[in-house]
Amino acid sequence: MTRLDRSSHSGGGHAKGSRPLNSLLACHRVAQPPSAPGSRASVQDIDLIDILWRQDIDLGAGREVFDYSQRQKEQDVEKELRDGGEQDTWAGEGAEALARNLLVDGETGESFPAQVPSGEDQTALSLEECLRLLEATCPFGENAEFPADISSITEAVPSESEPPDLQNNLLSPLLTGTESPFDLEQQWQDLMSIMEMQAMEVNTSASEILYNAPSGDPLSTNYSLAPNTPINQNVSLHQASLGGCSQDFLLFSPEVESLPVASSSTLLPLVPSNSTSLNSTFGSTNLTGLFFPPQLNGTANDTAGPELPDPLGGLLDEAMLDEISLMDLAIEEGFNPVQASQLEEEFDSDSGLSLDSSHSPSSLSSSEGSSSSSSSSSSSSASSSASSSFSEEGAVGYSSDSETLDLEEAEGAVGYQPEYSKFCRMSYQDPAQLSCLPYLEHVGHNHTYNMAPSALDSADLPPPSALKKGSKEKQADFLDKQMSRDEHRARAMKIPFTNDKIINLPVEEFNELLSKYQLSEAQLSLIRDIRRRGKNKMAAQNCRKRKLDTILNLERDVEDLQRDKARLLREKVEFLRSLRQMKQKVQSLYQEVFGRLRDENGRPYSPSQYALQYAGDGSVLLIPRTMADQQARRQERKPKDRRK
DNA sequence: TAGAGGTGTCATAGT
DNA sequence: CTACTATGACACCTC
Repeated sequence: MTRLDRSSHSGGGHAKGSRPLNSLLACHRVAQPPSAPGSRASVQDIDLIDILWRQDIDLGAGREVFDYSQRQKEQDVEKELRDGGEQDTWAGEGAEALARNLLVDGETGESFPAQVPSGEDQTALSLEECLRLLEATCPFGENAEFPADISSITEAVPSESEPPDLQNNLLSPLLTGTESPFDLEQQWQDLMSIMEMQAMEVNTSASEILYNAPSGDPLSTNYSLAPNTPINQNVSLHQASLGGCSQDFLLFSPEVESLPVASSSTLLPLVPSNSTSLNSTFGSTNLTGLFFPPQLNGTANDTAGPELPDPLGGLLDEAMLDEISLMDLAIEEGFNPVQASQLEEEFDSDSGLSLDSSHSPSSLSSSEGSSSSSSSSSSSSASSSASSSFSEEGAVGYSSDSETLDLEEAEGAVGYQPEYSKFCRMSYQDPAQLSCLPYLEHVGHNHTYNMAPSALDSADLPPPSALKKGSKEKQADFLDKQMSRDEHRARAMKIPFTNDKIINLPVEEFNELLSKYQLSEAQLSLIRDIRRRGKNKMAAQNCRKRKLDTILNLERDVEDLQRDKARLLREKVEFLRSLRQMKQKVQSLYQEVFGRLRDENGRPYSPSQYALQYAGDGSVLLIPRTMADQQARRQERKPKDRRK
């Protein structure tokens, strides 16, 4: 069935006297062979799904957006982040409880100070006193060259050649071989989640931004995943869903484990890469373990069996944190690594800010899209206000809630802007507006392909007299060519009013207008067809415009969400970084305080026999290691119970 | 010449 | 029920 068939039938079928329009239309429709939508339904459905998939990918939404497990992982990451905060809070509570338990254990009623061998052994110092003591001999501040400095600590670390008993003595009693496997697993899961998030970023735009850098780029060469990760720049649904897996696999590769060490050798001594104790217990209440210097904990591996890299300490190394931040910047802002590194210098001040991304092409088109939608809404509202007499726009029901901008008011009417995005080129083309701007009328397409033969003949073929070509005739020919098919028909049928009126008049005025003229049935039928087609044409234009606006808004939403995600990830990295710095400071403090403590004979306390514990009231207690051991075990059980 | 994009139109469901 | 709108689908045009 061709369009010509429809039109010719439509034209003929309506000449049936004074039947209502709908019956005419019904006749028109029934007479047409069914378009057999069902025959293609199954194939179309499959195609539609496929198309939608591809559209989603094109819009920047990877499959992980729809992948429940992927989303679940993301939620887990966020949840763990929250839990981490709670855990830290709880650690503080636990510290207080620990301090209280020094007096009376809430569970056992045990009085711990009573177990101290002698009153002199239990040395209670206020934290202020400790700090004063330290400052007196070794003042340190925020940036002081404290023994926390890598070199000094390394020198201060008891060497591996020390007697085994001394090494064991230096171990934290709470950590020696008693590290909770649950905590370790939790840390690993947390780390996995972080890496998966990184992988998601890497598998999308970051791979193009970062890894297309020249091979000599320090970023691309230093980034721990770059040399080993099979980055798929050609993102597909399948690959997008597998990104995290590849990262997980790489996590265990020796290259990854060794890379942070190589990339930040200066920080290595502070981060015991072969220790599972320090960082994995930070979130718990094991303050004794926290206070113990890393070099002490490092010896725990003599008895702790297989060594695992410190998850957060090793992989979230300083350099790697920087690179992650840089990658986030690159992802978020579309910067190249050099630009990102420049921004990184100002990172602390604007980490919470997201730069205006309106420079990106997509954002530009997005804003244009919103403005284009607003043009229709504003014009439609204007037309509705004037609809009592004559609606210039007709019943344009579409309105957009986008911000109102007048930018496209004129452009939208023109509709053909070569520099426009592909979405915005297809713009609303209001015949009424075109009629108001006659010089723009030629813009509209003239679909005369299915014009009724009779109408075509009478309208397009000029009478022989017109062949005498004067300028007027040429102009008339030009205007003829610009006329729409229905205008040609109306002209051929000698309809005594304009198509604009036919289409845009309110129904009452329209009927009134029809009653004023003595019109044949064919004329009435054509007029009603013109009105129906004209209204449907505007409806189709609105529909298409609305569809494009929806797509643009979705694109904008995706961009916003990606920005938020990058920002949150960046903040998380910053938090982890500051957390680690705090831990290092605490470790140094512990060392200094413990090293300056003297018993009644003026001899230093043996780290194998005593440990410092931080009480909730700010005091620091020196307790025997056996007791600290019991406390730690007791405290380790509590978080497990709490988790259940 | 094939394909993409734009447009008009029809059919149909919904308001 | 009528008038109108919204939208998928299709055909055709233009580039």
